[in-house]
Amino acid sequence: MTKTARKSPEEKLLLAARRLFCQAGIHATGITRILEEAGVARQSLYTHYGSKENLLKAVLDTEANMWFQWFDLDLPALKCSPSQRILALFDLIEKWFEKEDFFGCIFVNAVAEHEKDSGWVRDMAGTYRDQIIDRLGALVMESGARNPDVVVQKLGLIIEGAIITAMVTQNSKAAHIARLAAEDVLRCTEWLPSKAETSASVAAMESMEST
Amino acid sequence: MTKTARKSPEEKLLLAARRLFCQAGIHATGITRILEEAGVARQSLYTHYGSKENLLKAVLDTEANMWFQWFDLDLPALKCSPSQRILALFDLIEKWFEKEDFFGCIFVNAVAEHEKDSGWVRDMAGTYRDQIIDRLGALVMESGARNPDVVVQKLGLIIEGAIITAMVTQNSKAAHIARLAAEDVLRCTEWLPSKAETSASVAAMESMEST
DNA sequence: ATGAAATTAGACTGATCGGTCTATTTTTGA
DNA sequence: TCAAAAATAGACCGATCAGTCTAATTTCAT
Repeated sequence: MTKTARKSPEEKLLLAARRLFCQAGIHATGITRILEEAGVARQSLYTHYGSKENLLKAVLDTEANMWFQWFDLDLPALKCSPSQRILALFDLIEKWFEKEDFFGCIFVNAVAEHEKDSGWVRDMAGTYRDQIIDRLGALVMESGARNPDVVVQKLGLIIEGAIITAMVTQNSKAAHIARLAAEDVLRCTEWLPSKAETSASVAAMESMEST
Repeated sequence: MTKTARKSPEEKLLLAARRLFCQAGIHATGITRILEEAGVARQSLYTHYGSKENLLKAVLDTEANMWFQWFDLDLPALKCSPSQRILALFDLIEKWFEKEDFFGCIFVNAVAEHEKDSGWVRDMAGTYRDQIIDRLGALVMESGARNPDVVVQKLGLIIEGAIITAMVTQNSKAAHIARLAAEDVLRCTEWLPSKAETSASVAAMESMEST
């Protein structure tokens, strides 16, 4: 096996902050508690991140990168139709919900806790959200939906609903329900004739509901 | 016109707290700011509510009552089929989103900002959520769906997705998208033969998409 | 009109917060 | 091996927080 390289204070802080910010809230989590959780000295936080605010920004970056990896690496690696790739996203989300340290989405937490009219939190969350929706949009375009914009908005709404439902109920089955709802949306979607993919192929999905 | 009865300090505090808790976050909103916004003396908050925590509880109560009024008064007053009542809920939600002081759902804010494993916030939000879902479930049962539980979970997820999407994007059209997604779900739902309502009636809904 | 009750203004407290500073110990690379 | 860099422990600071207290003022029922 590879050498179990000890985690750097930088990484330990990032992991502790991500968990505590989600589990207990951002404002409710004091610097001191993050330091205890990370097992790191007070000064290390400020040499590496400069402020609690910058630490939060770093946490938001890592969460966004999780989504980017799903869309840019994990989903393209699947050998299946675009429609099935869309549905496979919900399986990735389910794995996320199943982690023992899942306590909701840090983006939702951050927006909920901060000023909603303006501010860097809103800007940052909006920017990353747009980038994620763009990737989802590319997937929907690829699938040949006739009204891709509406489909993307429906799916995005279902994904956000799944995240909130999983956070509130602490039950990962929200991802499965979300997948079922997404299948309903796709089943009601009209498709362009050009692509080989037909509405029949979407109807066929029903038989391959996973796990 | 009726006498414009001056608002009591109690009510002014409740309204100011609700807006500020949603607009800027609960922890981020100090007592002093609520008092300024309400135009009320510091002591009045403590004679009427006893603590910031109790004020938050009162705000959560009023938000829950909004939902109860929708389900217990507004929707039953509509002369239409249960399926159409379900869809009409999304119109009520849209009116909610359109209010200029809509900044998300205080329940989501509260859960997001507090400990997610335990605590009174989680308990209170869970209890009220169950009561709201129960009412939605009664509506779905009434409509004669073959698998009402799954339908309720799909619809609940779509509703929560709409709330988050509207909060993040500050756009009330999320309610309309949610309604379209809900129509897809209902269109894919199997119905009991006993009731007069048939899948044909659900298909007919398409032509009456409002606004 | 009047007295009790409600409301107000604002100083004040103890606790906690994010952040700084210093001195000591540990780690690391040549 | 040994000096430089990184990380540690923990005291400390000013600001802000929720909540208390007192005294003056307004409201309102009789």
